[in-house]
Formats: sequence, structure tokens, C-alpha cells
Amino acid sequence: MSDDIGFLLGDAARLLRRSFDERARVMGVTRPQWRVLALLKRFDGSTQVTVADMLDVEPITLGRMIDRLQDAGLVERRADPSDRRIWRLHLTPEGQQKIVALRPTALALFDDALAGLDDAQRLELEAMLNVIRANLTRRPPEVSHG
Amino acid sequence: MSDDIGFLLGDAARLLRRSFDERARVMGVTRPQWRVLALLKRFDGSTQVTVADMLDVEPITLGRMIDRLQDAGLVERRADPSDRRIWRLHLTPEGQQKIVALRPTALALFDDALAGLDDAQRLELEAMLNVIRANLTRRPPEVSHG
DNA sequence: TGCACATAATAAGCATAGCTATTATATCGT
DNA sequence: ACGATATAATAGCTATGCTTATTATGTGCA
Repeated sequence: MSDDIGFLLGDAARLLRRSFDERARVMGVTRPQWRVLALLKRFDGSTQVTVADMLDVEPITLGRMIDRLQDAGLVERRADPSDRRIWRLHLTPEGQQKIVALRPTALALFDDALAGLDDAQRLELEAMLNVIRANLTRRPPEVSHG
Repeated sequence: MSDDIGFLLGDAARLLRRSFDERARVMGVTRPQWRVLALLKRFDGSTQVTVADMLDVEPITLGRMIDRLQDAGLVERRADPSDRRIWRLHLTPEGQQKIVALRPTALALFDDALAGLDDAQRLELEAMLNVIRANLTRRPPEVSHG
């Protein structure tokens, strides 16, 4: 039974990604790219390592996404004056427009995905997914678990 | 708010995949590969299109996974005598051993992932994920294939 | 000053996963 | 018999995401 939930989780996430990509393709952005844009809107000027950490992906994964976002003219890398190892990431005006334009698309998708679940269920689902994420997130293991 | 759930779903699924891969790497199998093996154990002799449909991935995606599973000696393609377009997929003895050996790994992972959720919550989660999957699936599944 | 170590980013290689297009084969309709 | 259409599988391209390794730079210490 537990393994059914594992399967289901992967299925639901893959279907969600696919649906988002289908709808967002005309706008030239994927779901992970949108996540990067959304984060940069809130934390403009972050470094790649910082953004990778917030998205919980490896720095190299984020770096390649930035490559494409930069090619697409949505994000730009600026050198840090005090640390030459660092790239500071900034949304371009086009990037800012893109994320605004994508918001209705994303809301519609999530609405469709969660159709049939009432508010209480959505809260419950959110809480449980948070538990699962916490269970699986790599942290310095301070407490032993059973 | 709804978009938080969308993010969470993707996060949880990615973390689950990563955790599985970490634990299963010593056995040389990824989570999607394991799903293929599990399906073939139940439906030996299926065609690629059939398996792709059951996993809800594109035929080309499944075809490439079969390439690797065949290279690894876990699956073999056999020609269909009555339709030369078709490959029939069969587990090798090694493939059958592999899936048996992986079961404890998978159960332990799902146990860790769902730690802190009681049985009622797990049932509720399973039900909600089924709803989401149905909402997003192009052709709603009548029978769950796990 | 110089060496050890840490950190930021990238490189190389693999696996999953989608899209469009193509090839080979089956089947259906005339 | 033949042409149109459908189906099974594959090829090429792109994008995410991981691991391991490498390069460049910064920091701490003796």
C-alpha cells in the first residue's frame, strides 16, 4: 500500500509538470524555469548557489537553467565586485514580464489539478506534502529516527 | 496558495526519486527502471506501447529505458511472430532477481518518506493523489495498475 | 608570504522525459 | 491489387537533474 503512494506521488508530479509545460510552451518557459524566475522576482541579485539551495537542486543544474534563461534574455548574470567567483542573478525586464504573464496559466493549471478537493482537503494535502518533503530533505542528521 | 501545493508536489516527487536513486544505485537500477521491471513481472510479454501506456509515458521514453534495461541484461525484446512491428518484452532471470532484491529498499524508502503520517492520513493522501492524477491524465485510468 | 582548505561555478557523462519527424509494417476501403 | 490510413518503434533535439571531477577564487593559519 505504501508503495502505491510512492508511485502516485511520482505520477502526479510528472503529470503536473507535463500539463504545465503543455500550456506554457507557447510562452517559451518550462515549469522549473518559471520557478527560477519567481524566486528571482523575490530575491533579485541572488547567487547561483543560493538559488540552487532554495530550489533544492544541485548548483550545476541551476547553472544550466540560467544558461538557457540568459540565452532567452530573461535573466542576466552580473559580476560581483567583491568576489570574482560569484555571479549575481537579475531578472531582465523581459523576465519580469514573463513571470507576470505566466501567473494566470499556473493558477488555471493548479485549479484543474486540484478539482474535486475542497479547501480542507487542500490544506491537509499541503500539510502532508510538507511532512514528506521534510522527511526526504537532506539535512545534517542531528536527531536519530526510527 | 494552490501554487504552493503545485510546488510541493514537484518537490516531494523529486526528493522521492532522488532518495530512491541514492539507495538503489548500488543495485544499478533507477526508480523508473524499477517500475518497468515491476510491470513486466505482472504483465510479461507486453509490447512497448502497452507498457508505455500503463506507465503514462511516451513510447519513445519507454523505448530508451528498454534499451538500457536490455544492455543491463534485465529485459529482453522478442519478435512477435504475427506482427513484425512489435517487440514483446520479457524479464530475464536477472531482471526477476533484481526486482525481488529491490523490494525491501523501496519499502524502507516509502516508510521513511511517510514517517509521521498515520494510516488514516495515508489513505487520505492516496485518495487525493488519485484525484489529482485523474484530473491530469489524458485518458482516465479505469483500473489502477500501481 | 605561502600552504591548506573552503567555496562558486563549470565540465563531462548518464538517465528520464517530452516533442516532432521518420521508417516499417498492418489494415482498411475501394 | 492498390492507395490511404493507422500503428509500433525509433531518431534527433531539447530540458531537467544527478554524480564526479576540475578550475578559479577566497579565507584561515602558521
